[in-house]
Amino acid sequence: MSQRQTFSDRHRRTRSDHAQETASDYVEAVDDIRIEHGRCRVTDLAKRFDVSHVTVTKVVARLKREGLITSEPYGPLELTEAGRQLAAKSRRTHQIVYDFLRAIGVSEQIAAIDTEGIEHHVSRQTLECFRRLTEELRGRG
Amino acid sequence: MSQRQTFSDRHRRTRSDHAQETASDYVEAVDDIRIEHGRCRVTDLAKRFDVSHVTVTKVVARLKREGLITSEPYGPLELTEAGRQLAAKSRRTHQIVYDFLRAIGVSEQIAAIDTEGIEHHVSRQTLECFRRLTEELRGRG
DNA sequence: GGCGCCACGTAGCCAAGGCTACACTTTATT
DNA sequence: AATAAAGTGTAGCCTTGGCTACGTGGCGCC
Repeated sequence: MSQRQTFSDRHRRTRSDHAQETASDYVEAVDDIRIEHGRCRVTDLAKRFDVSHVTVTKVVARLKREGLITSEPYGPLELTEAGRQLAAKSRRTHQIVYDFLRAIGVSEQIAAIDTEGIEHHVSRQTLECFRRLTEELRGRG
Repeated sequence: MSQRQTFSDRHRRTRSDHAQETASDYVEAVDDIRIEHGRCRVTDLAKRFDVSHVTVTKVVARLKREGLITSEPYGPLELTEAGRQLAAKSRRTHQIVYDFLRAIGVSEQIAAIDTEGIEHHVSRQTLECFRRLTEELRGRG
């Protein structure tokens, strides 16, 4: 195996899948907003992500095609079973990363920001290391 | 400050700037390849990132517009001063993140992959926490 | 010199995720 | 009920970063 091929492998995994990240962010937000407000509308997502409602409509259209979200015209957004599962998984990952950053001394605000960026890029193994270390550091006080 | 606005701030910073990530990856790669091979050509980048040479040409064209890279037709790619600085900064960040992941127990291969994904999303503060903890963990053996 | 191969450039296509402008539906207010 | 306001949809445009297909430049090897 050449060194060059190794590089390719790494980059292939990191550069792609932005669509998947967006999907995770969206279903997690839909879930959040439904818990907070009882229902989630396009505008709620537009406010949360600070984009136009048109952008939300487009992304939601894709997520409908992919079977994560359902909705009727002018109606609130609902998660499918697959959507709920993805949301739950995203939430768990998010929490582990956030708790970890806080445990190693990152401030609340910065941890919130960095978690958003990092959460989509940690493998299962790294996530497990994060969790273990979080407990360890908490144990030490 | 409303909770909603806080969410917007976070997401604005995390979702955008993929172009900036690409820029960092490219200048770092150009620097690497120049060190390894003496010069960097379009094809070298295409191999490293496992994309077509056309994609590289397009991205490089953008980076030229942005003043990070220069080259003459059919000639090798050169970094501008700004390009070299960005490459150096990217390399430092990359190293800190990689060393950190290794220090907390992530395997070489997984650390290499996750570093690629994480490095563009860690703030200065988090990076400093990473570095401190890396030293601490190494000190403990 | 000519041939072939590799590198590079260009044209033209695609999806994702941004936007504005405008039309329509739903809901709230008077 | 009528009107205003808020929410949603649609059309059409942009940039980034993917691609294939095809034409051109540069260089080594007969």
